[in-house]
Amino acid sequence: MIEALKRYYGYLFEDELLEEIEKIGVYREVPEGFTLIDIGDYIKNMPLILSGAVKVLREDDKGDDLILYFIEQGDTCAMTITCCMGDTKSEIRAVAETDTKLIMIPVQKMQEWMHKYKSWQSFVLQSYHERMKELLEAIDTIAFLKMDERLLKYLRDKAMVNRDDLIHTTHQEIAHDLHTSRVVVSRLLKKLETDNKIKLQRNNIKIVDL
Amino acid sequence: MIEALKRYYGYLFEDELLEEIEKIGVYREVPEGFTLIDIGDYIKNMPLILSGAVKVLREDDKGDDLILYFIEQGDTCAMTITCCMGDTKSEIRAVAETDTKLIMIPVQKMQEWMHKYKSWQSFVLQSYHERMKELLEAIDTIAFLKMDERLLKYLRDKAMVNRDDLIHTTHQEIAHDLHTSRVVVSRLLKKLETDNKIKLQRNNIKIVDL
DNA sequence: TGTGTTATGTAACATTTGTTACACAGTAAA
DNA sequence: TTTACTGTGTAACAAATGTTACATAACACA
Repeated sequence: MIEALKRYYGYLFEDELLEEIEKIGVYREVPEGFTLIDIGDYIKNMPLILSGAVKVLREDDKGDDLILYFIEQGDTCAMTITCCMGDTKSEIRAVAETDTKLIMIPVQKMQEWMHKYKSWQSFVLQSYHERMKELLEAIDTIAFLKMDERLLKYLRDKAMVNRDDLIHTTHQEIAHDLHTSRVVVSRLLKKLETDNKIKLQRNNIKIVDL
Repeated sequence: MIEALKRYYGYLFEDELLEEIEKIGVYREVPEGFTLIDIGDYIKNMPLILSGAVKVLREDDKGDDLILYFIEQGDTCAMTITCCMGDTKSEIRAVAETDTKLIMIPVQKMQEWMHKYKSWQSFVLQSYHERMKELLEAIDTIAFLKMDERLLKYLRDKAMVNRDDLIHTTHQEIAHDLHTSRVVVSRLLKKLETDNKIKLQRNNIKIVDL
């Protein structure tokens, strides 16, 4: 038994299902920055995250990104469920935020288990629920917050999933994720530093006021 | 058999389920402007829309609204499923856009049918999928479009669900739905009129270029 | 050590959106 | 008709965000 599987999913699934997952699922490790799912991909597998974190992005018609949310261990990507069910293309991009370990479950099994295991059905529905809430939170963030607040929230979320208040990134990277320009990010970061919320160094941002 | 039930859901559900829906569901008519679900409500029923349209709104911390999308006949509100499952409060507000006819299904039945009828399970999952896509489209609109484009899209969507290119509303109403100010709406509407996309009269907006 | 590359800081300006204030038009009811 | 109310138009200004341009700092490595 993969130890992490037991740890993060053991309380959700009965032993029989855990064994099936281990037997049938494909274990995989991907490095930071790896694109797990891209927009337009047909999804044949559903990922269960064992460790690490993944950021989920939406793309505009010019090919520029916007972050929706991060997912972590114990999570799955409800979007993939959606796509598997409907046999449609992915609407989102999923990129490893850190080095990430996961188990891939083939679609057919996913469907089969919906009927076979009540705990799996609950998990899938629960995942939908969680993701729906995440999407609503993303909407709140985009629609109701100003850019400086969005930036701070982004940094805090990033610190959270990385379990490190020293964030390794560039202003350009942040600008991509927030769908704005590098200059705007630099300007607001400077303001946050002046307000003693963060400390800036090249390639690094330290969150002071977490 | 309620005629509309057969018409909009007949191709989805087997006869046995349709009969159960008719026997157990509560038929209801609500007038335009009626709040079907409010934020914080505990949901005990899931609505199936037979005719009319409903607008789904999100609220900011000051109590101001933002429209997410419209739903129509043949649709249900996936948010309610979410809430029923998790026994949590509603995250959204649902207001009748026009006079609306619907059937309310009690939560218990909803759960029961998930196991009993495959077509119901598919419908619920399909609804999740649809709503997820609507939420993503809402995000695209809010994040990627400028206010004038959002306004035009809003007017077109409204004309669509009302099946009428003459929209009966006020600038203030629109401002609420788009989470901006009346002055901004008036300004942009004037611009759209100048560009021959719409015609303005008091309490009415005629869409020219649909 | 010098050189090219990437990252950051910042000014100056443009555009978009939000706010305040007020005039006036259309409607309903006294 | 007068009056009060609601809805619309618009100016003037404020704030937020986006863009262009350029200087300099930090680093990578030949």
